Amino acid sequence: MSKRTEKTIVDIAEELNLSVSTVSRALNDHPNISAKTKEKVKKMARKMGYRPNTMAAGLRNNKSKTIGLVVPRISMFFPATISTVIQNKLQEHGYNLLICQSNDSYEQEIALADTLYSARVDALAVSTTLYTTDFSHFDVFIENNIPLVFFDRVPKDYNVKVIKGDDYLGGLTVTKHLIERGCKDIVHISGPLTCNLYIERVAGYKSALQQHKIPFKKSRIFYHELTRENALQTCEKIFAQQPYPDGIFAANDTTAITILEYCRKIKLRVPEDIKIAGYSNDPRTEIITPSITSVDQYPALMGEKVAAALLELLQQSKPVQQKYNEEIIPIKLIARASTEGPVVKVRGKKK
Amino acid sequence: MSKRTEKTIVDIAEELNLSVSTVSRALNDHPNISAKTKEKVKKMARKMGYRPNTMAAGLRNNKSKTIGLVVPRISMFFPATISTVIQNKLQEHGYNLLICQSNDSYEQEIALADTLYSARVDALAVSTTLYTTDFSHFDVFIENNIPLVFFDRVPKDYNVKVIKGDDYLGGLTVTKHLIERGCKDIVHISGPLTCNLYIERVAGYKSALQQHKIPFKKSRIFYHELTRENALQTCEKIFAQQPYPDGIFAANDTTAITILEYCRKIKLRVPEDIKIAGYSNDPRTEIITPSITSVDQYPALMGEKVAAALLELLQQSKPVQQKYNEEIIPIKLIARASTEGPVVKVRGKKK
DNA sequence: ATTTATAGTGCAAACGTTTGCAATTTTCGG
DNA sequence: CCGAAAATTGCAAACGTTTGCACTATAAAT
Repeated sequence: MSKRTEKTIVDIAEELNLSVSTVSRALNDHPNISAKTKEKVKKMARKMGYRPNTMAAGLRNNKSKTIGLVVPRISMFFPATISTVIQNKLQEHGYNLLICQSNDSYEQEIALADTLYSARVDALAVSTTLYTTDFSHFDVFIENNIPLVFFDRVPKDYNVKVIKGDDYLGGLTVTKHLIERGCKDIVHISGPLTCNLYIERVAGYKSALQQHKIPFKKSRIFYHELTRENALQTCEKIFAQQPYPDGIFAANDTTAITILEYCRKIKLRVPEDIKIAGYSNDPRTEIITPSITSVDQYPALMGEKVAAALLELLQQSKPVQQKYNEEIIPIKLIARASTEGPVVKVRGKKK
Repeated sequence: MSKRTEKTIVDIAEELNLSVSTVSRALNDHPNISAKTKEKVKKMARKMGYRPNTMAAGLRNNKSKTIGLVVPRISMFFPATISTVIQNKLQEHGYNLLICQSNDSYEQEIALADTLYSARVDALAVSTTLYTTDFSHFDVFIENNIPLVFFDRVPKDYNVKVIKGDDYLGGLTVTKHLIERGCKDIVHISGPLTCNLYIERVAGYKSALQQHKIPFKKSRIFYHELTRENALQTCEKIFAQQPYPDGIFAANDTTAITILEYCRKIKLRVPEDIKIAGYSNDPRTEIITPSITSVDQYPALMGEKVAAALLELLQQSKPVQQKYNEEIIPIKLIARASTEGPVVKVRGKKK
């Protein structure tokens, strides 16, 4: 009764008195098929409103023409930009992107790895949650030679392709910048140390202090998820007692912005009384007054590298045993009003 | 040679001396299977590292457990927020999301509709390009009873479910607000009229003028894609000659921000000399100085409605002929510093 | 013990493609 | 016009599931 409207290559074959194999090959531009037949078949396919069934083809070929992407959150500036670029690039090459968000939940990440494997994605790109330190849920991809690329938030000691920013250099550069602009007591607000980003930025921060012979104080560093709420709480702590710090290096921009607003509220002048720097070069940092110094991580470039890495792995005919292989995207300090001030000649190693 | 590591239900069946059908049913918790067998099968599946093949199941069932999403750009604030919500909601219900961006290209949109149909998505949600006025590339979804939902940028006279903001009311409200704050010569910067959003916002703008007996001047309205570059060009035109307008209603926030910066540059004071309002309540509008009046469109709510609509359509067992059916998400004026000023008693219809 | 209902399991076809190989047709040199 | 090579086309199996129907045990009723 219900008229089946879905046309298949079988229908085309019948209509033209050809075999299904010929039709299939004609549609795929197989060299063995004569130009005449190809024309005829394609025309009929168009006429009948034929749409290939990707699932059927995928089942047969064990290829889905689909790539998985797992990020903490697609609406945050940095991953959003990266995802955009990846998606456009892969779309160009005929791949679809299954974009999933872990919401920074380790359990969700595991579940997603599972679903994406079941969907038989041809490759997978991942930026992990803040708390992922065990990566075994991705083992199945490696075992089955499915291209796997990590970016931004990445594993250590896991045999995969990794594309990351230079977070150590970033932390170092920002902190040195603050020191050169006269800061002597710099607070660092970091994310949790389960994530490579923060480990490295903290390391950079410490190195900068050391290079300039500024003692590192444990009480001047805070670790928590970098949300607005947490930032406010930390502000309360920082400004509960004197002396106030004269510089704050926040490991993301939301935090930097929150601090700036807090300082405004308690009548601290930025940058005169206190200097503030963020990380990631979120568009808001440029627009706020005073504009906030931050670090450009070239998200578009990172997205392109990820896409390129995926495509390269995909076209390797022979499955090749992956080794840990990291590619580092440069960073660039974007100095803005929030850290302005006379450049100070600092003690310590010459720049 | 190459050890096949992919386990299938056939392997499980052999291992347990059961038939494939029993294994399949056991894994799917079919009522006819005894608890004992289910336990046994699931345990073995786990042990053997079995992963269901979604494509095979999809082929058999004609269901992919995948939903398509087409938006102009995933990195823009408004669609990004909506996508996030949709993705999370659908993920909860076991659906994957194929997110695609048209980049506001009509051709790309057509191509995407095609691919997503071929991927046999179980449903499709779309926010069209600025230039889509012919929607026939989506016909195939309707013909095959595949749930189809449009949101934000939506068609008219096309028999589908539509979820949209109240753009007429938005345009009206913003313009009235400007008038009440004393503006008498208001420029409107609109997107192209091929898109419902702008048609309606313009209509709202005109209504407000009319209600307050302010003559509408064609020269005070500009139409173009709302990018930063275009906004700058328009600024050049607007401020090329006196008299300057005393109010500007930009149909998006990027434009409003650009104008604000331009005014700053030419030493016009906002809001004293000129008032500015945007649209969409982009996070930047809150942060810039002066903060910019804008319109909250409740993107999270819209995302939820879209997801809910998709899920509802998906669980209708009987394919039901869709009719045009629109759901309107409210808007809310967020008045900020950029339009501050004494509230003026205006002529015309009482508020 | 015999019949009847019930619960559990198995058989085999089907979903729409692709592809190795076999079969057929065409082309063409001699 | 013959035969062989080259160019086309067709056959049938395979990909991994699900499911209608048939079948076999087991339990219950007589």
